[in-house]
Amino acid sequence: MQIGEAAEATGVSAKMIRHYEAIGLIPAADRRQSNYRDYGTADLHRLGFIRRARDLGFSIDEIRNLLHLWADRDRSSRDVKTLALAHVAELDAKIARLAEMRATLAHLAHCCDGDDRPDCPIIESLAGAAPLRHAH
Amino acid sequence: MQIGEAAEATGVSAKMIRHYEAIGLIPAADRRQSNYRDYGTADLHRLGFIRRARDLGFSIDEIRNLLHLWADRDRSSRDVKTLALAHVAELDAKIARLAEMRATLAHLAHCCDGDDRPDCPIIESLAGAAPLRHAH
DNA sequence: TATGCACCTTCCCATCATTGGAAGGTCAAG
DNA sequence: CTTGACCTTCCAATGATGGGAAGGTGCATA
Repeated sequence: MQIGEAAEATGVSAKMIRHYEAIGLIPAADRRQSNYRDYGTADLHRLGFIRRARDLGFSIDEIRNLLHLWADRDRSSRDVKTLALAHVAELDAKIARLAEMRATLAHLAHCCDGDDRPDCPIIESLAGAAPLRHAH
Repeated sequence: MQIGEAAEATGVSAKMIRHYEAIGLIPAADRRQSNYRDYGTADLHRLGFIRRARDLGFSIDEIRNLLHLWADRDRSSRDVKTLALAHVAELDAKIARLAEMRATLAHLAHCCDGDDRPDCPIIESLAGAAPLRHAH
């Protein structure tokens, strides 16, 4: 199976497959005589694993760890859970930051008439006329 | 006021102030004889505006628009509100994506015993044994 | 067989906002 | 006059991905 088919099958673009190989996330693919990369079912499995991990927002380094844990039949589920919960915490932190921005901005927008007149609490707040505040 | 003091006063790093100048977000600063950049209160104001906008997650291009709107005394508050609400929508989209990742992963972690045994639904899910699913 | 087309290869560059660092100039205090 | 803190410009890296150029490969069809 050449790289385009592998990309199609796994949802990882050919570009990214080559990239993952370049950074050592996946082993160098076998090559045909033509120098084309050649993928087997084990490779597809690994790429699918990576795609699903990326869909969950894991970074490349976290995925590297997950791949090691996957390959290690003797790992404890505790190790995996620890990694997963750490990532949940990262996600929570990101969500909290975005939610705070969202709340502040929505509050400002709510206070803005949004009509033809120039007076606008959003701009005023950005201009520093008053501290950024939002309802808690 | 030289760049370090301006950075200190506005919470925008000296690196970023130079960068904002390079990309035309702010006008080129005045120079002293020493070729050091020299900032006045209007500049500090603008940098503070930019920092607050960035704290709300606005992109550089959005900030460029906001600066124009700020400078335009005849703008309608509608224009500002439109921009702000568009950004609220972007934030909501990001939050929704992260929240879905979070829910899926938290569900998997919840189903994982996290003990010494190797059996782990998190890894199994990533490995594609079962479709990623989470409680709605 | 030749030609065309779809695919592959490597390599370089761009994104976005930010940081780091090197090499060198300026300024004030000791 | 030296030291150290500041400034200058320029180049490079981050993380994950995409775009594209220049050239090789494989297969079907005129």
